[in-house]
Amino acid sequence: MPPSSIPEIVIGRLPLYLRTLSRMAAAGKEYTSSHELGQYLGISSAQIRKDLSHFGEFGKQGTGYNIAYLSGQLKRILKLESVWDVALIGVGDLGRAIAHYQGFIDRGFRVAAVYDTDPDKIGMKIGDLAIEDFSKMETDIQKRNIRVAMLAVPFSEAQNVTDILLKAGIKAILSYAPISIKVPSDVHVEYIDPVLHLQKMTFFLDK
Amino acid sequence: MPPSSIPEIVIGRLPLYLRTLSRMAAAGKEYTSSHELGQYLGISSAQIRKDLSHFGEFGKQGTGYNIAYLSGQLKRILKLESVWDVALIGVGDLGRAIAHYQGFIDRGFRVAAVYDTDPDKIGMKIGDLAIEDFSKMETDIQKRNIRVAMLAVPFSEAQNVTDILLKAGIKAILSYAPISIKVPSDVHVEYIDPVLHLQKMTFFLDK
DNA sequence: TAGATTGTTAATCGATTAACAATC
DNA sequence: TAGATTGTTAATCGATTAACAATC
Repeated sequence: MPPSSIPEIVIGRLPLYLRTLSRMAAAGKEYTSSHELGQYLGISSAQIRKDLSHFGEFGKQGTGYNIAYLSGQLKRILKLESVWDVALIGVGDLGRAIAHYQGFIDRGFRVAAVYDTDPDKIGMKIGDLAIEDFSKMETDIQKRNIRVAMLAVPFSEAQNVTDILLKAGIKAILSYAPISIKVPSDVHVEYIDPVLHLQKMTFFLDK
Repeated sequence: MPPSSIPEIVIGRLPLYLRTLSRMAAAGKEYTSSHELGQYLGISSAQIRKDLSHFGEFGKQGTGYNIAYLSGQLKRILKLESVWDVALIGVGDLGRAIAHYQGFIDRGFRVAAVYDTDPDKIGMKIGDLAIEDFSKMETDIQKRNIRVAMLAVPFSEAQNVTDILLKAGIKAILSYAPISIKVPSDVHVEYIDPVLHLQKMTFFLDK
């Protein structure tokens, strides 16, 4: 079954299931059901069962899902069994926060290289990584075979930096720049723009 | 036409249209079309016209949309004609980055108050705001009639803090904590969890 | 005028849900 | 066994798209 036959919206929910299962495991639970998971996430139990059914049969009638087992299967499906090296570009306030964030490693990612153009920043330490010269990024990423990048540069630089990331062989970009970037169809892009979320909510508020 | 009759997925795209129109205006463009907007965003022109048609008629046959006019209308629809005060809770690395972010004000938001529980941080300045004592948050938010909050606390605190925000009258929460929070149905919540985006993309990558 | 583009309708497409036999 | 819950089918629901008359 080729990945492309599975709706992208389903793929998007798997990490949410995994996150919830991890919380349950941390709370000492051993089993859960599609109903309980759905309650927790505000999703129907039928949807959860249907989503999972794209990948196999992971539960047991009567008892539901073994949390450890289902977590393991989701990690396998999402290719999270080993840790992905991620390149971070841009060390402003946001880049610094991302570099310091402790929540990546347990969930399959590691900031493995940090780049900036500012000569004052190059060489500075951030955690135990040295900030590296942006001009070395392309060859460096290529050499280290890094495939995932996070973009925390000003929006005016986003497309330029992206073009270099593409030449370096990056195949997945999480961009914090509030602009659409152009990439070939085999490269995946996700966006984070907090203002879009805020503006969506104000629609529903009384002025 | 009550807001509730408009699909939420449509509301979610309006801020994206607005952002794109702002970029076009900044580039000196005066008119655009549903086709051009769609090209830029990777959305069909029909979808854009349909989305807008929920709210009125903003274009002209033959010439398309006046960018300034449509931007103004979208701002009105999204209630962005004046600036919303936002409370920020949690001044770790992420909270600090959010407090320093310069991209809010032009798009309708202003970090108006910052709270933390750490006695060492209370009183410290962050930009031109003093970090305030979390214990004063509830009455303070109530008094100032703040309705929007951003949550940048550890996930273990997220629900506790949320419960206090609800008592203070907060109606919209943008949470950076990687956990589902429980709120009454008249309160809106949006989430930002970068790891969910990364995990979605690795599904499509070769290991 | 001729060309371009809107707003809207109807058709299509895809996602969600309800229901239930199977079975732990 | 009786109760619970799965995986799956078919029905429903909702969103997207194609097409086009209207008109700038």
